[in-house]
Amino acid sequence: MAFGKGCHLHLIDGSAFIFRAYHALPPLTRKSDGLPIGAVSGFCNMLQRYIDGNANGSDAPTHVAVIFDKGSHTFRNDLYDQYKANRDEMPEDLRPQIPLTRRATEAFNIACKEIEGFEADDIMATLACRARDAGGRVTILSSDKDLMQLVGDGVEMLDPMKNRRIDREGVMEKFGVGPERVVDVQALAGDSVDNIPGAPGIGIKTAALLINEFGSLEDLLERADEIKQPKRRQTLIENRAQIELSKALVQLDRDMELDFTLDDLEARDPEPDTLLAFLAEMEFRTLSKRIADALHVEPPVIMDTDPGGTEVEGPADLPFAPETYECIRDMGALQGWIDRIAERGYVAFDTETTGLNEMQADLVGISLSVDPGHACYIPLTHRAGGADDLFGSDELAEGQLPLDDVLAALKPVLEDDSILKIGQNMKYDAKILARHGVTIAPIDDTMLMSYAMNAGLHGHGMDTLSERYLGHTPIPIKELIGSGKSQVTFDRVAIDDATKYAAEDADITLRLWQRFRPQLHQTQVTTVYETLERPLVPVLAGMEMAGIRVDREVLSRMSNAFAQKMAQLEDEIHGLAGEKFNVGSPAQVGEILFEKMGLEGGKKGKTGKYSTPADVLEDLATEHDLPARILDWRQVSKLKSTYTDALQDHIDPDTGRVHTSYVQTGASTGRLASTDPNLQNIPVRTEEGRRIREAFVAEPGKVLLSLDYSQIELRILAHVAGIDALKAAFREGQDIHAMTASEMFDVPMDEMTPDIRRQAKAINFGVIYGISGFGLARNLRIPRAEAQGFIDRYFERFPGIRAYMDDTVNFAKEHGFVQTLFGRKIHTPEINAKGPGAGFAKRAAINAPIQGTAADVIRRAMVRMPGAIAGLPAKMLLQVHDELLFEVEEGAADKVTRAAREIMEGAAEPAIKLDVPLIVDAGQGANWAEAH
DNA sequence: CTAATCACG
DNA sequence: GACGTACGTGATTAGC
Repeated sequence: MAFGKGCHLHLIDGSAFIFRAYHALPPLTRKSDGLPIGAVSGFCNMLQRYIDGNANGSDAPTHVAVIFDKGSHTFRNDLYDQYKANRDEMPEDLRPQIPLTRRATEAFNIACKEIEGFEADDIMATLACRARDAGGRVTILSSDKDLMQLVGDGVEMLDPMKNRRIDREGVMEKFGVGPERVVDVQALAGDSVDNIPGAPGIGIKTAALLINEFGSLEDLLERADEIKQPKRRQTLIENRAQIELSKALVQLDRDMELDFTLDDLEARDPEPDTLLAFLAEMEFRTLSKRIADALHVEPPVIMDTDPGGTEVEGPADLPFAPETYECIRDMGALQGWIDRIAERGYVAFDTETTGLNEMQADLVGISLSVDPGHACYIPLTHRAGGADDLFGSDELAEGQLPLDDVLAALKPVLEDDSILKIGQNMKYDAKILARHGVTIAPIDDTMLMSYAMNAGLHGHGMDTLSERYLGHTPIPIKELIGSGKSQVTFDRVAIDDATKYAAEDADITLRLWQRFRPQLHQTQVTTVYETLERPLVPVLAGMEMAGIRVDREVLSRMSNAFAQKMAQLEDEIHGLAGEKFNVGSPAQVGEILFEKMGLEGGKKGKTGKYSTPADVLEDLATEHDLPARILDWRQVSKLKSTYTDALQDHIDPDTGRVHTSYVQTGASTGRLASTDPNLQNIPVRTEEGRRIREAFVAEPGKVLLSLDYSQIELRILAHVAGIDALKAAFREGQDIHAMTASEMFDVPMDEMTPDIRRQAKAINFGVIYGISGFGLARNLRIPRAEAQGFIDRYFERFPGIRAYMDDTVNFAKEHGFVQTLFGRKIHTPEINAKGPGAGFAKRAAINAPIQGTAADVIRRAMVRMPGAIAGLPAKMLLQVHDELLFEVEEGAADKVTRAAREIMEGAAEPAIKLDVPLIVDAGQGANWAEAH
């Protein structure tokens, strides 16, 4: 039937349906594989309800279409780059459901239309106008006010949720003008949701008033000088361009070119087979049954499969059979694997190398797996002569494919956007491959999946995961390369043995991935994994490969000076003690101090030895010289051995720089850990120690740039605990410790003394750590009762803090974990234990959301940073929990500071809008001491 | 291999 | 009422 008089077109706003469905339902997943499916389920239910309610009624439509947005960039973005710029990113678990909603629409046999680069609103506008011109009626199923400009002359809107019709009167009620003037009002009022600027200070009410007075926006702008109110007049004159731009943005395109006609949208009944097959595929049991009943057919049988579970027989329970792993020795076999990988779209991948230092280690072989129990190893640079061969040989072993040929063949796979590369600790493999010119992407990482789901419960190394989740102990690497002095590198391992070991790793990784993938959704950490873990891998790899330049001469000079000073102190100490002993032995120091000299305060540890930590020695140092000298010696010794000596050994001979490794899964709270060397604990608190930072230098012509969050944890505490006084202080840029002191001790701000402030500062930090009277007393060296008094007063003054602590501990007791603002879970398995462990767990539970949220914030900044500084001559080098260090060409330092600061200060958004500002302090200089 | 100590946030 | 406590890390050394 050709569309014309008497016809009735229904236009369904598909995107609105999807978002309603998504937000209305809990995050359901498909049971068989964990695919997120909640929005699709809700969408189908809404379509079904629509059909039940409308399609067969007395006012049934003759034509129906569901219209979707397509592409994120439309002509409106060309007009205005900030259009919809403040929209949250699409939730990660919604993204894969979008194509499924198209398929759902088609399964219901309803026309499904979208046009690249256009919003659904424009398509609906064009269709509505054409239908009206053809003499038909139109109902738009949406509550979007942007569509209200289309109402009138046979076009109505219907809010499908409230089942409320919106006609001319409805539009008048909402906008104060008729549909034909809606865009004029919108242009003036603007729209924060779509980021339409409009005229500042003018809302819908005022806009309608003005339009009604002047007749149209054009007349209003033309005769703006006639507006009586001076402020309003000025606003309209000054913002004319912006208002005109706004109108262009809200005006829907009613005359789009379409590749279909109204006639193509004729209403059709669903094909039962097609529809039920789709519903069965989605595993919608209830909906399948309801629709099957309505269509008077048998509901489909939906298998109750659960391959991720342990009870069900499935791939995960296949035995491991190392002898069946394939060793790839010719290009034909390799091509067979590549074909299978391309067909599947994913592959578990692992590299074997000659060492743990990715900057130095050489690639020895590669293993792959696409099916559980089935894996291969591609030996590349194994040496002739086995591990037992004392002489070894630098000759390559026979029967290996040339490294370059294999990499050339695998490079397209490893860089293919549509092939997922799955690894365990992929940062390592990514760095090895980067040295061969391969940028591996996209990736999944079983180590990070485990971390996102189970931080705080157990480690995330392959051996732990395999034993825990696959019930299988992998072949220990020691069986191949030995340990200690007789350890050899992997290229000395016989290829047959290497195949069993290496291919097993790929097999295990694939099995872990198959198990973890659905669990990620089930445990609701998909967003954490997708936004805070996975995208950080290439960022950290880049920082580690960049390294930081360290001046060996500076360190060497300091080492010599320290050695002299240590010898001098040692003489003094031995003289004071009256005998020679090892100053570096706490046990011997304890003997001398507490037995020979008979000093008070000697406490023995669980090994029966005296303990001589710095705070005990500090107390003794007020009375005696010996403990004071021992403290001096310890400080110098620490600086020398850990820093000026050890750091020199970490300077890479090829780059002249120090390349740390970040452990992404090291800290349960979400913080990073830095190893080999640890560059997150370079001294700064003492003048002497801080000089070590002078050895961390920029290349000639460049500067080091340090940006650090100011008081980020206290700010987060103020936000999560909802402490208005703290929030206000941060908003006003006050000295937070002084403010706390003023509140607690009733001291006016202008009479604040450094000592009172110091005590308040200790309390503020104590709060973050899960304060106790004992701990505060020890820290401030005051009687315990007095410390407890401080804490009582603090809680009295800020009752929200105690409530936060109680709530957090109760949450942990109930759920076994706590969460950061961004959804990271930190498990607290000891929280319900009794005994001293409970106290630890309790304080850890209080601290974890605060420390963890701060960690999430800087992670978000780091993930966005490469994009923000792209094109600038700058590199991000280091992260020290609340600080990022960059190396920048001198002339660009200020520009990079601005760009990086903007990213860091806005890092919580759009996911979280904090009630307090995040403030970033910046510094620059030729070395780290100057920059910090 | 573990405990003690101390560097950082 | 007593107990034992600040939160999160990594590197080095001594001493078994």
